[in-house]
Amino acid sequence: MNASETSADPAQRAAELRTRIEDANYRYHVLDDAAIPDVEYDRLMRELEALEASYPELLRSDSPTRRVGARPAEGFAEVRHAQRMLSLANAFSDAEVGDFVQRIVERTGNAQPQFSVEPKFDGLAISLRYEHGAFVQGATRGDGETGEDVTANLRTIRAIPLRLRGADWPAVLEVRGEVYMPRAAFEAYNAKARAEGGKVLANPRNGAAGSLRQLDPAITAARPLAFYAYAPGDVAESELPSTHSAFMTRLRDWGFPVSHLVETAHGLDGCLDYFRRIGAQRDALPFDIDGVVYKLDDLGLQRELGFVGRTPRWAIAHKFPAQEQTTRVLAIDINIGRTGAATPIARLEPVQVAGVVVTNATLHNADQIRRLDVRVGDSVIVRRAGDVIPEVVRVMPELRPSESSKWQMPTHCPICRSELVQEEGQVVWRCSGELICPAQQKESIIHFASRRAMDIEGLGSRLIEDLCDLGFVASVADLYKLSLDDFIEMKRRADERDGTTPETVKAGKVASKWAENLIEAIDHSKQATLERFLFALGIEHVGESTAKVLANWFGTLERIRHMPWPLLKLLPDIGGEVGRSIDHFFAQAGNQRVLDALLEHGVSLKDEHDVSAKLAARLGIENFLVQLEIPKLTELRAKQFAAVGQSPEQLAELPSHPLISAGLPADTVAAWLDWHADAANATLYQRSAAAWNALRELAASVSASAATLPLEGKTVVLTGTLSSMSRDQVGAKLEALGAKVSGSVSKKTDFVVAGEAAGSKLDKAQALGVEVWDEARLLEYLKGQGA
DNA sequence: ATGCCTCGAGTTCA
DNA sequence: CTCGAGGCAT
Repeated sequence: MNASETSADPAQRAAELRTRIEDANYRYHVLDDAAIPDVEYDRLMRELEALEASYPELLRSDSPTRRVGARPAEGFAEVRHAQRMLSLANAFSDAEVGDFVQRIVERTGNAQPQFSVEPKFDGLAISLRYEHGAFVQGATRGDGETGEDVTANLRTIRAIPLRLRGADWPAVLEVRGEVYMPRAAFEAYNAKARAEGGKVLANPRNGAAGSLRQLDPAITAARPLAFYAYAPGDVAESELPSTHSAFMTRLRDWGFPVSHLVETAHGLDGCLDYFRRIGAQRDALPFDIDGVVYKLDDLGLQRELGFVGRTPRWAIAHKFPAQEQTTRVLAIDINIGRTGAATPIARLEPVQVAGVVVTNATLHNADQIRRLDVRVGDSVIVRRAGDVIPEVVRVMPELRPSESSKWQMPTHCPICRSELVQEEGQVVWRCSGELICPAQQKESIIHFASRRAMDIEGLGSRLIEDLCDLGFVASVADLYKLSLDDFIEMKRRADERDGTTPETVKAGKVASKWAENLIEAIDHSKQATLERFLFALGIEHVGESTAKVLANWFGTLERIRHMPWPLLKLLPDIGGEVGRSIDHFFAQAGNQRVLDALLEHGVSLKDEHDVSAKLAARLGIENFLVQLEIPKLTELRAKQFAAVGQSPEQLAELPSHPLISAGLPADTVAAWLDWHADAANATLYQRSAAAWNALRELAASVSASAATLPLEGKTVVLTGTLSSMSRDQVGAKLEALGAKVSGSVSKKTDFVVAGEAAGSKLDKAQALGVEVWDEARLLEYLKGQGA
């Protein structure tokens, strides 16, 4: 230590050191100035620490040495934001930005509105609260209303001032901004972690988010995080200047880092020009961005324009197109799905695309490959569609190796060697092995056990694969035969096969606990709802929605499994194709045996019910099913055939046919009679008798229709993440009120419930002018309905 | 026949 | 999330 620097008074010296350290932070983070060298900075810190250690009375909570504090006892406390944290609407094209600007021009009457424009940082949004110039609390966005208190972690970020500079700040100041990890720091951190065998971070954004959620601030302190401020939070209106850009200047004066890329722009042209300039620099920037943000500069006008749902009308994020990368196709494999669909998959040389390493990309189908002319060995451009699923955009033919040949769909299933066939007029190729193909068996069992079907916890794809490969199960019914010992034996053999250390033998207790849990989960799944069970069966074309239709309209498994397709076809959303597929499934003796076995092993449906009056009306039961018994129908068929010859087409022409006058579509009647004419359907015809009789009996006791529900006839779409309930739970509640919950937005949608991080569906709703409810509105409504 | 609107199925990665 | 295709109104 240099004697000339050493002040005689320790208190004075401590203050001096703090000022120098804070200045160094300010100059480095806010002014982008070459600050003092690291060694010098470290020396100052050590000196201050030593001083504070010898004179504890000098300690202050806002000292730079106190950035790393104690860890919170458990988890993070919740923080209610004094002012809601916004999320922005997204624009992906110039036209969408044009619409946005146009709306503002119309509402404000200003032809060239001024915008404050800035890069959109790819990090984590946070809110910082200062009282009397001191940093008191910081929180994540959370759902916008309530976030997590990460004050201790934020204190460790040197770019965040612990005390404001100057003196003209408001008594209470909340500032919004983005915590991010600079690319260089991210690389350096990972290089070090790799060298030391530590955990590497996936990408700068995950790095920032993960670091802030560390319970131990010491860990956060070791992560190279930075911060940019970009908006006011809870600040008295009287304390704000008249424009956003003026506020940004003030933030910088108070000691907050504000990006130097922030500018003002005029009108649409100014915004788009800024977008292109930033786009051109994007790769050269020291941090990741995913677009730019335009904010109407006049704060008074901002207040006037207000919000639509949870997004402001006065700001929008203009996103860059999904990031693209080039890589090489190592191989094109075929994957066999649950229904036998053969999907080609490109195995790629690992490449970073928009932050994650991509090694596989779907090629969808043979047509797609032909269109793109993808060949093994090709260099291709890969992008993440909607920033999630990787896809091959195009081939770079100039980089194609000299001897390459067009890719051809294999003729046989890679798993069971059965022939691959393409149905007339369809794009997909399918493995013809059906029930004997191990790939299809596995996939259908995986589907059966999956969360949205029978929800057997712990029974995932890995485990099912082993169970199948080692011969413990071949059908879903076998799952219910498995014993504790089976699981342990299976695990032992799997370990043996893989040559892995049989940890489970060492720890026999662990293995048996694991197996017990599985048995328990399988047992638990025996109590299923009819709709989930039907969905779990994996009938082609029968997804969750169609399963629900079947369950609601027919009410019992017994009826459904014996229902002939002309009757299935009468239900909404079930046409010829789907009806035939259901019929085909139940017509196969193997499937009926599996069903019987499942029931025998104790699978039972807890919500079987009698069909509603609606069903009776739909089927016209009173009109004709009651009157027409099966022998009568046969007799009728014979008569009609005799009357009009053998052609069902001609039969369909007859408007006077009793079935037609009973309200059935003519082609249904024709199909029904035609179906009966086929001797191969005789067995099914016999079985269907049970269903007919049940329906007929029911028709006799049809009562008045149920009271109408508040949301009857309304179509609702859910999107984004809701904080208080899962989307499924919300869906169930809305359905209980009579609403139909659909997956896609259209003009017919009555309203969209948008949670946090809502994506394209919200955009579409806004584009179509569909009503949008935020979570608060939804909860209020549900409360009002007593749900 | 045509053009929505939906649903089903397949897929990626941490 | 996206694509293909079934259902249904026009």
